[in-house]
Amino acid sequence: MTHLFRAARQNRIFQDVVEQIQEAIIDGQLKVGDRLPAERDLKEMLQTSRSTLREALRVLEQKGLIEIKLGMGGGAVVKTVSSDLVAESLDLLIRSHQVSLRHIAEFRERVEGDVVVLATSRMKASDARNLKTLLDDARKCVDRGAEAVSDFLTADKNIHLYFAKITGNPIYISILKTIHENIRRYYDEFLIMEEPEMKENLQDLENVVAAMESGKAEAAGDIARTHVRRFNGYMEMREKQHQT
Amino acid sequence: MTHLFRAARQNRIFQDVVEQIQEAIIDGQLKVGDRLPAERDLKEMLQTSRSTLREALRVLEQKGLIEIKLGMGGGAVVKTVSSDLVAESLDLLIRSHQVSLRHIAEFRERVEGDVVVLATSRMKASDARNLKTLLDDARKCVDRGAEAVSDFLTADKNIHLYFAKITGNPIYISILKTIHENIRRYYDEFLIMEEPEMKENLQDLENVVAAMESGKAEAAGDIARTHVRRFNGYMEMREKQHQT
DNA sequence: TTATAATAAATGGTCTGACCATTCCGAAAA
DNA sequence: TTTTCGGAATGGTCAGACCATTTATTATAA
Repeated sequence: MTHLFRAARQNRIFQDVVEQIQEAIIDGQLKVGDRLPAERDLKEMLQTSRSTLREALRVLEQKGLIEIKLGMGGGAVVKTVSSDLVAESLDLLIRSHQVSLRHIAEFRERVEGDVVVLATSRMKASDARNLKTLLDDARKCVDRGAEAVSDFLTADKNIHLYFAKITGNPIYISILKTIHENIRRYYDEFLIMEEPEMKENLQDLENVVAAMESGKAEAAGDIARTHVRRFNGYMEMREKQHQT
Repeated sequence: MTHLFRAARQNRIFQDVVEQIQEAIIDGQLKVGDRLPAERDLKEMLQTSRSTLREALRVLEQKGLIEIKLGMGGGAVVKTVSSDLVAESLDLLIRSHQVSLRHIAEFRERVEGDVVVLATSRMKASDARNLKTLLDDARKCVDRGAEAVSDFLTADKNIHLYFAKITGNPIYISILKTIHENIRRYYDEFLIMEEPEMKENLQDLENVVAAMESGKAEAAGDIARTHVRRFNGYMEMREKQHQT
């Protein structure tokens, strides 16, 4: 640990500290779960002041690279980088009106189609079984009627995320996770969904899985795209009603 | 339930400051270009210390919400929220998840296809003209032969990014930007490209643009996908040669 | 002996006040 | 008029102190 860091330089010292620690994490010199030295020790290694070091730690924390805990035995611990930061920054874009719901919808429609096409060629028997289970969960929600809309949406999300998981491509996994995290909070405001819509959506998902099982990748993708487009339609309808 | 509440860490004052300023920006009370009071004044308003305030400013700066300039007449200025942060966090994800080149390639192939399909339906006459210019740039590189490979790659990238721009969807713009930023660093190591390959790629791009101009969206998308797949092929070939 | 309470120690969070570095602007000098 | 220089505003850094939280240890009581 002693030789991990060199003395800080540059105009903005805290930035240099950020870079050093970030590189150490990305290069694997610091692994997930590793604990950084206490601030009072770290500032000595870096030959800087505690406040400067703390500004650097704030940046690293915001980047999602470390997590800081209080009290004895606490300190900065290297975190697993997750898609949370992507989700948060996307959320910022949305809320500052740089990205509209329509942009997300348009993107999602195509990505979900691509994911399903890819997943079809990589689906294993165990995946088919797991999808059956997830479909059952969704069906139970539909049976419970309109009061279970929220649970149905969660089930729907889980199915979509499972498609991404089947692809085995972490990019698709984190992007789909990000999308679903961000659209979820608009459901209450913009989404109309009663029993007929739930049934319609469930049918879509069953059709997608059926097509995937019989290896019809493009067909499955088309159904998935239609499914998402219909879903987006519910939101847009509500949006228009809102404007009148 | 997960989305209803956030962690209640009231004990961190700087976080409260971050939230206050962030809300002011998102709500429009602080507009782009507005300058925040000097740290020594702001700390009085917020009834906090300068170091705590500065930690909050570091977070806001990292979030891309403000920009801080030095010297007299400097200070924190509210910035336009851009997709840069999404790109940066995606970049972090890619680099720390150790996403393989193949994952990126697979994702890119489909995204570029989607982008071209979308762009076809939204292309204006001015876009067609600009694409011609960009194609000309690429053609000049090809004429200069193998020594201009690096410039050709830049021209190629500019064309792809322009496709994203035509879609008008900031998500596609930032994602494509991120991908191209990230694959560029593999070029030197893995890419084989001589004059024949450059010509082949240029021909691809010309075919894509031609199909776009005649409104054949799906055809254009297919060509784009093939183009990217061929490109990835060059890299994989080299990767295999490396392993032997 | 065991359970509980008090205590100590480690660590992050906050505060104060000082000084340094950069930038801009205006006044003085050429 | 142009150049130079100095002062003022502002962010960047520093040192040292104290507070708050958490954990481990020890003392005390059941």
